[in-house]
Amino acid sequence: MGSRLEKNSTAVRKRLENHEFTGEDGEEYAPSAFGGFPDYFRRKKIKLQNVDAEIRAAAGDKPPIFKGVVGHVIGYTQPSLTDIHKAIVEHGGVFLQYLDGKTMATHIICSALPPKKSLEFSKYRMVKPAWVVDSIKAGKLLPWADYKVIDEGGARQKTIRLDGGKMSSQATQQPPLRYREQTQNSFYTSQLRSMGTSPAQGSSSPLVTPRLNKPRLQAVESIEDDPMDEDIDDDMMALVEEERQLEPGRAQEPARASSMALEATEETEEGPTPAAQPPPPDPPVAPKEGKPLTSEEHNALLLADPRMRKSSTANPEFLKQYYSESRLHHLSTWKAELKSKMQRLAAERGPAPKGVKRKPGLRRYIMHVDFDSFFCAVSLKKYPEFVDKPAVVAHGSGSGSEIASCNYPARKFGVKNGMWMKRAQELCPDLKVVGYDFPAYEEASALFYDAVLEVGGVVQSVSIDEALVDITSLVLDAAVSKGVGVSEGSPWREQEKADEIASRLRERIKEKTGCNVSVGIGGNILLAKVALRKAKPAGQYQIRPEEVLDILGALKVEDLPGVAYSIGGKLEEIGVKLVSNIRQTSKERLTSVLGPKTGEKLWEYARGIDKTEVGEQPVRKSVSAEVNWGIRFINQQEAEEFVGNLCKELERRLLNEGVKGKHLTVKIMRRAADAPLDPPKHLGHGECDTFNKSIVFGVATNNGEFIGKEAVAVLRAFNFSPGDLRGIGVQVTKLEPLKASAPEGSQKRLNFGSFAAHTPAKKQRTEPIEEGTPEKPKTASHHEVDPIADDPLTPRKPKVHPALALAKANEADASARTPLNVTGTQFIMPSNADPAVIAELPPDINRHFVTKPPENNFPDVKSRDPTPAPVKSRTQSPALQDEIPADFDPEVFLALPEDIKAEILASHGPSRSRGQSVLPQSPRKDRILQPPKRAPTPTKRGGRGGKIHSLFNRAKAKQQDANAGLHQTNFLTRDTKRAPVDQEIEALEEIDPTFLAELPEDVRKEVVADHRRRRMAQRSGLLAPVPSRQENKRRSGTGETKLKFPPPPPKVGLSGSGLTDLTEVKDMINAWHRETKAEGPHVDDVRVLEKYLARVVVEERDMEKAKKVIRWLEWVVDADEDEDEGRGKEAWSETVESVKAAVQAAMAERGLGKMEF
DNA sequence: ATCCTCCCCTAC
DNA sequence: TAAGGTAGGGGAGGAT
Ligand SMILES: Nc1ccn([C@H]2C[C@H](O)[C@@H](COP(=O)(O)OP(=O)(O)OP(=O)(O)O)O2)c(=O)n1
Ligand SMILES: [Mg+2]
Repeated sequence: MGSRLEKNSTAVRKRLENHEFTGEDGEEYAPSAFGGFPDYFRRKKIKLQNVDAEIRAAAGDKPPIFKGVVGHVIGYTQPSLTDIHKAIVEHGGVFLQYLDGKTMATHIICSALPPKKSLEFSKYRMVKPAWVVDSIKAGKLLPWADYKVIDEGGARQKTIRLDGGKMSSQATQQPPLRYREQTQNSFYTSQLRSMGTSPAQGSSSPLVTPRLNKPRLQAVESIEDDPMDEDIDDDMMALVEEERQLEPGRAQEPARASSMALEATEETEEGPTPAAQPPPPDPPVAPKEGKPLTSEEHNALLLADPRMRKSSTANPEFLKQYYSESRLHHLSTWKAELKSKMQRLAAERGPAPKGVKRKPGLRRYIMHVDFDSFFCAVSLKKYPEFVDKPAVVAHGSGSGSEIASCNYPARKFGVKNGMWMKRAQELCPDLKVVGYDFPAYEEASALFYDAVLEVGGVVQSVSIDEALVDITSLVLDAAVSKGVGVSEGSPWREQEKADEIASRLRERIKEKTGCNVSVGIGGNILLAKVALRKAKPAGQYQIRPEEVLDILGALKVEDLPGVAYSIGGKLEEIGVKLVSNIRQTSKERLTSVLGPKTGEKLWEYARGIDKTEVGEQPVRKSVSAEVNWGIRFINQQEAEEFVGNLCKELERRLLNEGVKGKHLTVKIMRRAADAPLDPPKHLGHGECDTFNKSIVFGVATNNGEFIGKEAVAVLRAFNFSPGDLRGIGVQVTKLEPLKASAPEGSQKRLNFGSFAAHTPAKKQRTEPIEEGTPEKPKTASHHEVDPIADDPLTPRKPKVHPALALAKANEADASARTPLNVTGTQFIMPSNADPAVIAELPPDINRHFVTKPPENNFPDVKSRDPTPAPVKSRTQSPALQDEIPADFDPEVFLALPEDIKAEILASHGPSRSRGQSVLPQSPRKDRILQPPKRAPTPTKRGGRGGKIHSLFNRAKAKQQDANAGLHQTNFLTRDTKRAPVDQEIEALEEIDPTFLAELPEDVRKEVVADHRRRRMAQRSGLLAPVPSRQENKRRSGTGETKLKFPPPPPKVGLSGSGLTDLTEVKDMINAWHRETKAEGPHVDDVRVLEKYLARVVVEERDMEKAKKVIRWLEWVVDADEDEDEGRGKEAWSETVESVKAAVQAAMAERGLGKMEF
């Protein structure tokens, strides 16, 4: 395994080397690039050493002033971290980029500190940057005390380590108390107080949570657990060893206790109180030496800087502020709004005509319209002087600032959207940076859509700056009006018309907005998009049928929509880099590597096929809110409070969408074990492990408070150190329309507003049954007044309590949310009567109810392990069942609140945390297989790096693929390759009645019978293990059947299908002809061949192949001169003509000219 | 087989 | 300094 792993790693590495990252600094998201932990650690170490060695070497003979000093910088400093680093190393010191728990720093350099009592940083040598500067200036090491950042208590600690020793002494559950005390007086706490937020009154709780004690070690530990030791190199082992030494005992006891205490508190309060008591941060037990700097302490230090505080979760206005500045948030919300708007417009317009109208199933004309460098173009309107210079839109010019949009001059340097400033500036030092102007983007977009809608086609919004327009009917109408029948097809005229429409639209938008848009035109969405690429910037391009294959073939696979890093990697592994390579790959291979859907989609894309219709927009299935930036907590309370706020936001969104849901998923990003406390990106999440956990409510809800409590419980169950949290998200699924617009018995209530879109008012009361919302009546009615009220995204609007939200009303006419309701088909009538009743209960009670376990209602408790495996969790009762501690009465146990259950479970039995179980499925991710050693969970995914696994087993997996293939019956059967016969079958299903009617009676019967028979065979074939056999079997079928034409198992396996395919078809023809040359071919067989060739032309788009087959057929027939058998020969000749005609028809269907034979 | 859950992946 | 959100498609694998 080792060698294979190595091999793969190498391959991945290689790929990465060539891969052009679009952004970041390569440190972060790049980890996926590493070939595994061993490699990862090795690289990290080497890298640091190299850097310092270089600095030292370049330093010349500077005095070793800092000899013996091990420095570390926290927060924003002047001079910068980089400069200080350099300065220290140059002068004989050692610099730590980050504290990783095993290294000690002698001095911590920072500009500011939190108020005295908050944390005992005084124990460290906290010095100002000036100490470094001045020491160098002085040519000697100045007393650090003169630069002490805080002047409180003496500094006795000589070293600082993260975690470490403290844990071992943790056994005593004393620390908690102390911790609490500190927390209470912390700067943050006082801040909260001053803001009126009730802080830690729970501090009285004697039980303190050690929740934050065992952070990073866990991850390390899990690594250690991995049975991959053999592959671990020495560095790795050494590291693990080291960590192990530090490994403290698990502090489960305290954890559980605290949790219970918290729970109790929670129940008593029930008020709008933010969250339960904050388990005070745990102060290090302060082992004599080497007091660890916990991540909470680190955060506190970091937040000492007021500016930091302002932009992180320490700011109570954080959510509102963050969302107002987040481009991605804006993008997402805009998109959702546009989707609603379009749906509404579509509904208003004509609900029916579409289906009928679009009969000419072939030839479509789709436009993809998109602004050129949207944000940048709009923002630059204020800076005309930069338009011709490389410019980007970003929040700042720091290294971690992300570029939302760059103009074309900047792109010439290789700058791309999404790239981090650091990289961009390396590529283009003269980059101009301009700020965002969200309102202006909205305005431009509004004008854009006005113009797009004016066109009159079917519109589908893709994003704020991008839309699809199906102008088929416009184009066809125009062509027809010019006197040519549609069916006749006058592609040329149509194409001209399409170009004209696009041209006019571009002009119009430019006029209205002053910005350029480009337009791509093609016969389907895929082609329109591909055309758009060629059109940019400020242009338009129409892909004509005859150039489709050439254009597509030359593209890299990543240029296809839906293919990016991961899928691109999988394809590269099978030697596919260009779209043309996909064409040379059998569909089986694609599906076995990528999955049935993805495989088929790409197979089609490669041939320019995309059947997706413009305008099809599915109903919303989830609502969520998450933040993965600026998350820096210094205690559990903050974290819980934040979760609460997030849930309020979620409530707002649910109301706005007019839905409620019964499934909640909490997503947590936690700093990875080996990740630095300060990631490369300012307040970014850095390298993280992510954990999801979901729970099911007994009944759908949209109550933020209720959801908040559940979410907090989940958070607690994870038992993460708050200081290590880097991202939090909450998502609700299993949605139901809020306004249960009369499920079944609606009729009776018609007297009321009747329709869904009526006034909300307190309808709830009236229809208790429908409103199975556990929210409090008061709240509910309130919300009902104007759900649309507050627009979470709109920057300017202060995010207030939902109550005040209504102020906002401007936004949308109630219709805004209508669409969703309307679309939300389902009228859920609680099948289980209870829910309705439950819904009436106050949240708290309801919660209990839900928590209890009528069955599957109780929230799941899965992470009983103090260190849940990252990402991957399983859920539900089953797991729970098995896991109920033996010494607990199941009933009692189940009745407990889920978080407590989690705690209990956590304290029982060997934690089953399997090591890093993140299993990358992507070949581009590290394929470290960290096989969960004893993965307690029998199931799970193989627990290994997906790729390796697949790659390795690929060969033998083939076997299994056979089975897999069978599963995907539907899919496979329609494969052109494997079975033209099947295609035929499929085709028959939609057999044209007219065609049937025209057949002679006997023939018709035969056709129908055969059709039926084949379907049967097809079906039964599914059960057969080996797909390939199906055809044979079928063919040899009953006498009634004529020859089955089982041509081209096209691209079979590895061989470049093409040839194999053709050869087989030829053989088939030979046999067919040989056996029936006397009486002539059976009409059915002829049809089969015709359909097959039609598909070759229309779908596979291999004109050469079609031509060759026909030529071959013709040759075979003509060559048959032996004895003039009249009838047979004549029939065969007719067959040739018939087949040719069929192919020509197919050509025409594609808008191509006649084929020359 | 099919459905369901829990992710991963992609797009803007 | 900086604002790394969010929804849907779909794959893997367990439950039914
Ligand atoms: N990683 C990204 C990608 C896009 N966007 C925003 C800014 C873009 O202006 C807008 C539209 O995205 P496009 O992909 O259409 O990119 P542009 O319009 O900037 O450039 P172009 O369409 O010319 O390629 O979305 C973003 O914030 N972050
Ligand atoms: Mg654009």
